[in-house]
Amino acid sequence: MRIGRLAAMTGCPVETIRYFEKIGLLPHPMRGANGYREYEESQQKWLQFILRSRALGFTQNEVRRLSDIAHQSQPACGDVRDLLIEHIADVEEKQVDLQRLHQSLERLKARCQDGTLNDCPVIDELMN
Amino acid sequence: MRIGRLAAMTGCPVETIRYFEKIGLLPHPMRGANGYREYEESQQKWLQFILRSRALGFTQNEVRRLSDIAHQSQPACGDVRDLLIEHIADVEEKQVDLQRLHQSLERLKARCQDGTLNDCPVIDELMN
DNA sequence: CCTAAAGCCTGTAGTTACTACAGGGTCAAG
DNA sequence: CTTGACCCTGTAGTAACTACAGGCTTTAGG
Repeated sequence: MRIGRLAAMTGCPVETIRYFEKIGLLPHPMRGANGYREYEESQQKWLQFILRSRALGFTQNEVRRLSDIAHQSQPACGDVRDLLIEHIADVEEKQVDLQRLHQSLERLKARCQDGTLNDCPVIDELMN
Repeated sequence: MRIGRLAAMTGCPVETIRYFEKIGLLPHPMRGANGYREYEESQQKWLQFILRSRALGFTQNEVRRLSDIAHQSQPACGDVRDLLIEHIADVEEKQVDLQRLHQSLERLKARCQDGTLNDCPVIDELMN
C-alpha cells in the first residue's frame, strides 16, 4: 500500500504520515524500486494507534512513550495505566482553568450590559 | 523607565516585551542616547492591557483587535462586547471537548482495572 | 503511443506565542 | 579600572504540524 492509500484509509494527511516517520513515531516503511514508501497492515495499525492516542489529547511525547510500551514483546499495562492517570490529571487541571476563565469572562460581560455604554467597562478594567 | 524595570513591574519577561513590540502589539518606545528603550507610564498601562487580555485566554490576534479598539479616541464598546461573546463561545466549546475527552479517558482507565492485567486493554483498544 | 493529471519524493519555510541564546555594547559600584 | 548587571540585535529553538517548491513516476484517457 502506498502513502496516499494509507492516508485515505486512516484519514491522516500524507504530509502528517511522513512527519510522524521523520520524528520517529512511525517506523520507516519499505521502499519500492521507484523509491515510494510501501506500507503493510501492521504499519496501518501503528498509525491508527498514534491517531487515536492523539485524539485522546496525548502529547507527542506521551504518544511516543505509549507507543514504545505497546510495541514491546510484553507490554507493561501498569505503565500505561500510570500514563493514563497522569494525563487525566492534566485534563482535569485544564478543566479547572477553563472554568475559572469562563467565570471571569462572564463577569466581565455582565459589566458591559447591552454594549451601549459610552465608557467601556471592559477596556477600563483591562487597562487600569 | 528602562525595559528591565518595566519587566519587574509587570511581571512580564524582558524578551516578551521586546517580542510584543516586534509584532506590533506594543508601540515603539522612545530611545535614549545609548539606544536603550525608554518607557512611559502610558506604555506600562498598554502592556498591562495586553497581559490581562492574554490571561483571559485571548489569542494574539484578538488582543490586537481589542487593543486597536481600546486605543481609539472613541472606543466602541459594542465591538468589545462582540469579541467577548465570541471568545466565551470558544471557551465553552473547549470545555465541552475536554468533558468528552475526560469521559473517554475515564472509560479507558476503568477497563484497566488495577493495572495488573497481562493483556493491556488500553493498548488493545487503541490498536484495533 | 503519447500526454496530461495525479501521485510520490526531498527539503525548506510558515504557523502560534513565545523563550533562549550568541555576540556584542553600556553603565554603576567597589 | 574592572567586574557584573543591564541593554542591544538577530537568530534558532519549542509543539505539532501544514504548505509549498522543484522534481521525479505512474496511470488513465484519447
